[in-house]
Amino acid sequence: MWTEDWPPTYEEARRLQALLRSQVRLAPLPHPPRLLAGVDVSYSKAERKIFGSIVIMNFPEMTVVETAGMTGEERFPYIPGLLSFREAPILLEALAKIQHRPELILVDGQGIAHPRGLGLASHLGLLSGIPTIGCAKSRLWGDFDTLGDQAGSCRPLSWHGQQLGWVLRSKNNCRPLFISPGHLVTMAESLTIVRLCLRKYRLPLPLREAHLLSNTIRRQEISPPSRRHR
DNA sequence: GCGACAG
DNA sequence: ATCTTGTCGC
Repeated sequence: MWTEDWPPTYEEARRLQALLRSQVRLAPLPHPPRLLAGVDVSYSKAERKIFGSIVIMNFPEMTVVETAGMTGEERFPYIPGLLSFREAPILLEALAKIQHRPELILVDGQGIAHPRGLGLASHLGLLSGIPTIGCAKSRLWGDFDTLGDQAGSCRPLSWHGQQLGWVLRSKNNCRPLFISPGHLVTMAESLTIVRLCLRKYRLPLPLREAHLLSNTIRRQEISPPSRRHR
């Protein structure tokens, strides 16, 4: 994957992020996407294993086209700001199992809304060469004004006057989503695409499906509670 | 030293 | 994120 001298030290990881951020490009999609992917990772605390998942869906119909899961060992701890070194490898392996080539990937984490401008979505975009959007369930970086309680309410997520993304109330009475472009998409497209992927749940469908899949994979592969069948 | 801190 | 069942509220 990322070859021999891996994992890197935390200092090396941060230096790599500072270097890679200059390669991130926020540019318009070449054309409206038809195939979109959602990716997520779950863990088994006891066995130190990680489960990556990817779900390919039609857009904007939002029907499942293909899915894949990948199991691996934990090789990097969770450290705020270094999530991609923990989750990107398993996600690239899951992506390699997919027959379809998604035109855009929705990622459970930040895009450029990151202390060094390189959240999981941006890093995965650079490594895969596929456009990515970060859609996190909580804030890592950036400021924003109080937003309304109604679904659809939205505010810019910024840092020192520079917009990094959006804070969007995707569902009434639910905590907002933190959306930011990852790579090869624009600020405006990031919000538009996520909105078009929303249905009756807090998370956009591709991410919800990927989340459910990674949990299913884990429960099916981990210490199967011995049961005598009859 | 204190608070913040994606998953 | 995980562990873990039911339960309260829109």
